[in-house]
Amino acid sequence: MRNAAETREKLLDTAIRLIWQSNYSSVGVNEICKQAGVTKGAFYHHFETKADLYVEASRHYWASMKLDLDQIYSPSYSPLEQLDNLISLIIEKQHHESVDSQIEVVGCPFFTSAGQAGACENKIREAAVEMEGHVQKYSVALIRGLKADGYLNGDLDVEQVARLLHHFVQGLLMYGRVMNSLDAVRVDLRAGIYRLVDLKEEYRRDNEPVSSTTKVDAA
Amino acid sequence: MRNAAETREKLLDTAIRLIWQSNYSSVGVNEICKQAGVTKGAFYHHFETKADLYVEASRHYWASMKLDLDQIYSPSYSPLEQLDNLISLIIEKQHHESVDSQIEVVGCPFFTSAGQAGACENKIREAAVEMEGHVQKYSVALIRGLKADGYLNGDLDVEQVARLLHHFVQGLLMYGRVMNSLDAVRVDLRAGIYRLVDLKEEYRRDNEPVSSTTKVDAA
DNA sequence: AATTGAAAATACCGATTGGTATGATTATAT
DNA sequence: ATATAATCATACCAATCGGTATTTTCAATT
Repeated sequence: MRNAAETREKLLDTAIRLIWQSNYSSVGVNEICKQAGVTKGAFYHHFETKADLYVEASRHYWASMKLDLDQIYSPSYSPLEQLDNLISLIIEKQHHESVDSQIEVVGCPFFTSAGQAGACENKIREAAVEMEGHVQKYSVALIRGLKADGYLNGDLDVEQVARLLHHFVQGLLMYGRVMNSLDAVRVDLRAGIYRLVDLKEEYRRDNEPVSSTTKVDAA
Repeated sequence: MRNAAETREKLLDTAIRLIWQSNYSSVGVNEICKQAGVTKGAFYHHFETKADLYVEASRHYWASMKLDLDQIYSPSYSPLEQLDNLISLIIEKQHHESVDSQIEVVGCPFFTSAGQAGACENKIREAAVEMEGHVQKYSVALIRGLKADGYLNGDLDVEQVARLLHHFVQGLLMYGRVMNSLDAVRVDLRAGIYRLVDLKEEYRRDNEPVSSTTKVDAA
């Protein structure tokens, strides 16, 4: 093919996919190359080390996630709609990323990998810090909007609540992955967010009914 | 030494320590043996596979954690004191487990490892599910107590809030590890828990002042 | 004191790890 | 068309991976 950009992107995409499925340390360079249909020579032409690939992959992933976030946080939505959009996106993303796998929930591998990085693997940690910085901005804007439009009880430290949301979602997704149940995520996601931001009661919605694997028709 | 029980425990302890420092997939049997001062023959005499060691190590760790939890949840404490004890324990555990390492926060490796387990490593996932079941009981009891004694606003699904707490704490610890900052955990831990359980305002406490690494004396 | 089985040590296995060195191939600029 | 540099392929490296087979050592039972 001899298309450098294409080869590079194929490596990034494949790496992301494989790391989603397991984790940074257990997916090898050899397998990434094999699955990407690329030889090791090409790999080490584009990336100095495996860790460098990981860092670039995290940025590559963020770039695509940014598109989604800019959509759901569009000013054409009210803050409340934005919140709903966020909840939908989280669920939908998990559903989408887990295709062709027996894993229902994948979580965010860039945080979980960083959360297990040894002391020496600083590049992996820093990649997560970088992404966290991006995400935080979006969350702050959302909560600021909710607050300004009077959707929230009490007063709050906007930056802090944004962090709390992030912690909760990360933990929930990890739980969902451990339980291998997207429904487990659905059941707790909305409730947790509502309590953390302290959304006024009248604006709270129930969950969409969970999708039992075998659809039970109303008799 | 020729003391089977001692050898076994040394392997378990060492495995836990090493897995705390990095993660399941990147710590090898060889290194566990070396650090434990035991040969591979001994290892595979006591454990069939590396995964089996992991499962037993998680139970071993839970046994010690159960002692702590039974302490802090002693009926001699009011539910509010129990909550404070829990917060202290979480911080203190992180501080304790991270000695002699440049890692300030270690999180709970049994959840984070399970949160990255590939589809085939079911034993690792199930170990986390098992531990989660234990923890959940304690959290439910705590929240039930808080509710019964009128510390909480509104009504709530006790089991659900217990889960929400767990998600939040796991996510927060992961965040703390990524940021390599125990203070980051301190700052958000109490606030998040308060919001999730919706503790009445009059019972809320501020954080203890964060310990800046270089103590700044008041001029 | 002899026997026996558990505990542990040693050496080894094929497979895989991240990474490198060197050649071949190809696109592009001149 | 030819030079040149980017792109990729092949073969290889020492080290480590999880695991096994075999032998040695020790402690308890008889």
